[in-house]
Amino acid sequence: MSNTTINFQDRTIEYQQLLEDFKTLLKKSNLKFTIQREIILETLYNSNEHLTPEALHQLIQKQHPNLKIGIATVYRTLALLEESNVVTSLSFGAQGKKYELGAKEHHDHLICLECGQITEFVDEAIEKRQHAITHELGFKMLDHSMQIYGICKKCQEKKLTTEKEN
Amino acid sequence: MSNTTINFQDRTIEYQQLLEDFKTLLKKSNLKFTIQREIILETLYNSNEHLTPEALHQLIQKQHPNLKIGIATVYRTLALLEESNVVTSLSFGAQGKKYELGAKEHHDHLICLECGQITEFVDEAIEKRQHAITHELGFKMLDHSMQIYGICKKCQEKKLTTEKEN
DNA sequence: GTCGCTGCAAAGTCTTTGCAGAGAG
DNA sequence: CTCTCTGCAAAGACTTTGCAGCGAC
Repeated sequence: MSNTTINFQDRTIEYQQLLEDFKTLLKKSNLKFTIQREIILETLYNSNEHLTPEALHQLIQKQHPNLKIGIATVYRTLALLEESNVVTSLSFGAQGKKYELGAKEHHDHLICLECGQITEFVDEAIEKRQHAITHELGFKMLDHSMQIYGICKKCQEKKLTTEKEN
Repeated sequence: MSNTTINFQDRTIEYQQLLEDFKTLLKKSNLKFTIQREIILETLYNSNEHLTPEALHQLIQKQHPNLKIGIATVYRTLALLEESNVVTSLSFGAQGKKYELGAKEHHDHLICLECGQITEFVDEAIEKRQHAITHELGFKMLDHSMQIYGICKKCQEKKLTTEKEN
């Protein structure tokens, strides 16, 4: 089995394209393109992270101190973006949802329980098996999500160092 | 690729065993074995479903109308059981967590977005790929979860019928 | 101008916590 | 007996909603 089927961190679309698509989408539903919606999308795009609504709101406040964007607007916009499949939400063990742009190539998540870092990957063999399984059951697959939880390399090394110190 | 590697609904342990393990676990941490904890575990075992704390609480009230078990106790016990890896929680798109006994063989989930039904499955090929991926990154896998969302066979058929009627 | 959008604050959910009495060991 | 658990109600966290004024088109 070759490793070439695994791709990490594959970003495939450009912001301008995303923005245009978003505008088209809004127009189609008779919705308005507001500065708040633009900033939320842009911030989500620039932050290559998985953000909670709260974190996204704080980030926006930091980057645009003169603008006042309410947390309610963040929630409303994220709901809109999720409905439109522009972003995807990821639910975690503890509490809260995290959002990420969903327009990139579909991918799964490796989550470090120590430092919270999330690594994305795509694996063809897994995707194929998913299709095989759903096909066998006559199940129509619309989406899927996979998370692997554990300890990343860095944190393992950090632990070793700490143990030696003691 | 053979289909024999897929196993659906594999239940592997008995309640008596589970109960003994739970008692041992409690003793080890100087915790007490109470009727509430027993009923919560038992109800979770007998219900072969994925339950929210709320649903579990209601089910207990229905099955044991003379007992008064507070919702707070359900939350506290589920947290305890999750910490001890007796149950696993599953987070959903919308809101809330669902719990299931985690002592069965590890499995993934097929979730119907139409009727909410959850089917469990295990696929060796996917498990192998997961190991391969984490190994390549030096990531220590502790757990993983996979959900496939879509429309189950029954609901697809139901939809077709409804469309014909109109 | 119209009608959707926003910020604010208030209202909902869902979950956790403090406390005094009950009960397991 | 001791010390943890429990139920209750109150507090908290997170999210949604109502509303009046604002702003995109």
